[in-house]
Amino acid sequence: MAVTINDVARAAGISKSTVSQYLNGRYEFMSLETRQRIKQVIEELDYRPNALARSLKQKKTHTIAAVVSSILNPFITNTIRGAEDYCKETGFNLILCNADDDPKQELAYIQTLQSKQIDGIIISTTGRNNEALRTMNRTGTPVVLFSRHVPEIEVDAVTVDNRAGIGLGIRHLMAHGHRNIAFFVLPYSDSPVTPRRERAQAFREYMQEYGLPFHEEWLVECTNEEEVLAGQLDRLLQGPGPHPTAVFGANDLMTMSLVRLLKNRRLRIPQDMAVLGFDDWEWAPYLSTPITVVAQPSYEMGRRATERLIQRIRNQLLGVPPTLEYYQPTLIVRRSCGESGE
Amino acid sequence: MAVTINDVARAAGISKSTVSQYLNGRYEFMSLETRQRIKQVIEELDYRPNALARSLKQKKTHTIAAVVSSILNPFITNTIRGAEDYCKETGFNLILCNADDDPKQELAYIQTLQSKQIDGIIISTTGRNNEALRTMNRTGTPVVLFSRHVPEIEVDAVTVDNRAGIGLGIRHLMAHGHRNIAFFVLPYSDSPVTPRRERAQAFREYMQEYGLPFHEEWLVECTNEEEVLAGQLDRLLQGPGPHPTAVFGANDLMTMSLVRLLKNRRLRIPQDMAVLGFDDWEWAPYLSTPITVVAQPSYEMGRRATERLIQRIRNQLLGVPPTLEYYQPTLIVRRSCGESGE
DNA sequence: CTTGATAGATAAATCGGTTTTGTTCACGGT
DNA sequence: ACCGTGAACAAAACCGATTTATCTATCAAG
Repeated sequence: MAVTINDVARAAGISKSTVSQYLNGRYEFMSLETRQRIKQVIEELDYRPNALARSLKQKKTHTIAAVVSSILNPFITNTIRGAEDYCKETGFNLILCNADDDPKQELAYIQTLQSKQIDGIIISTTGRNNEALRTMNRTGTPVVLFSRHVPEIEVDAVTVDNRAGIGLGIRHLMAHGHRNIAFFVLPYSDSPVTPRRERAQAFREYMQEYGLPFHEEWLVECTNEEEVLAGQLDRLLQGPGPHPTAVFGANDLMTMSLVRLLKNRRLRIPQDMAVLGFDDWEWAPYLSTPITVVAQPSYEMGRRATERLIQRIRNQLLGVPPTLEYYQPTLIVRRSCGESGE
Repeated sequence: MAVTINDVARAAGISKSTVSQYLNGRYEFMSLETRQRIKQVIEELDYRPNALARSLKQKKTHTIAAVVSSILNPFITNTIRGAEDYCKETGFNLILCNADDDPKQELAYIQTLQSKQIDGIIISTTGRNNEALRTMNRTGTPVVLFSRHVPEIEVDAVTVDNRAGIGLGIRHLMAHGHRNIAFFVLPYSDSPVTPRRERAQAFREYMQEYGLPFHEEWLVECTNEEEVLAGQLDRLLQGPGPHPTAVFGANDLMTMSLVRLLKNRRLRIPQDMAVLGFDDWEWAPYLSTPITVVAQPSYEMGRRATERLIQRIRNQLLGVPPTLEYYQPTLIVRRSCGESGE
């Protein structure tokens, strides 16, 4: 059906070896005449080389994949933009796979990608497929983790400095007179992945370091469903003794849910409750009260992860051991923590 | 390096043809004994078939692609979810390509996808690569358009009923006492793609049909940059004569920009200006005034486009001519058009 | 005892390229 | 006249699978 290299060779009255040389730009092996002849025939027949056949022989596909935890997550999509741009510049193809934070889906993708012989992957992993990732990396398909780091896998990783981010956030709240701060984080106790744990731990440490009141019950580990969150909030606000005047969400999803809950409860931000988020997201500025956040340089991180991956693929990092790279978060001051952010 | 079918055959003391039969589940051609032997060897060696080789011979990759105009667009990401789910159910692989509304990028993707021999694509096209899409479809790689339809290409398409959506919106505004309505739409005059044009045209027609005041200057065709939009709004609000009391955004991007602008101008929604949007987006409910919108059934549309594509791939639609399928939009009433939506 | 199925495999061709190795021929030097 | 050399191309092997044709026992039927 489709036109192949043989068709081209036949039409040009030449062997397919020569056509192949032409395709790969090795013009020194042919006369100017044949070169032009081939060019012409290719155009006439609208010939397009079959990448499968080529990759099969060459053992490289010039394609990498980004396996992401969720395409609905603004941090992730920005990260992808960085990856795309870097790929464009280096001539690699990028394919996107959305694992939806489901380890099974993730594993399925890892496997089909491998069988499709992609050259490498960047991944924000669930942390549940470490063995597969480790093997993949060891057997010659480089892996770079981004956003989430898993200590057990010895591969390159690009993350944000979570501790620093928490410190940044707490100092900002302190500067606005807040001392009673509650921290909301999605369940991490059974999660093999670092960010949540690191952020929670950093919160614990910084609160003590800065001499702020820390109660273990104010470090709330729960899902972000409305009812669950509502229950937790009620617990924090009822009874005697001091109540939190600020809530700090450990990631965008959690912060968004907190905002929604406060809105439903008719609690004003920041007068009744200050809100600080980790991760920036597109519409944080458009809410009734624009939300102040600790932001990650997501675009750069995606770019950098891809850069490292492609360096590995090109064997430019042969002696270099796997490295964990930290990016510094920044504070984006809007209005959810008090007035001076006007 | 990697283990191949030959390694398996050798280790099992058997020919590779038989191993291949095993891989394809044609067990009737071998004894139970060899079958178990092969199974064992495959596990021991951790053998994974090379999909490139397989696809090269079989001339199908069991992979389809979704080429999208922007992964930042909530409508699109929802659409992708639908596509993913349908693929999962039917055992197809889905790869995502983000063309970022750039015809060049789009064409680049179309071409590499073709050279990678994917089985088909669904696409929300820029409308600038019709020739490529037409050829692709004609030469055996089915194409299904979604969200945007291009009349010149004779392929299946799944879109929303734009006319109906505009009607829905205008009637809702009328019900809230609005008669002076301005419509904001991104530039479409030189765009080969239908939705913007259809929506603008429908607005024009419905306004007249319902006996509402229609001025061509109130159908604003402009980009959604802050300054541009501000200029247009000023134009509408100054001078004598009636001013619009409601703005209708032709898509999510435009509506979002309108909301931002009104917010910056300290115009209250809906008291000073009612807002109605086309396309729903995740955070429309969380704004200071939750925005009322005409929503498309995005998930279903993505699913349906994929279903049609896979039917074409499987040749189950041989006699059936390319069809344009319309989905009905729905009105999601929130608070931006007046009180009763409480 | 021959013939014909049949089960259980295998060898060889094939997919569409790339790469290695050969071949042919012209030409320059001696 | 002979050799060596390089330019220009071709033949063949190869990549890792699938598929088709072929082979070899074994056993039943005639």
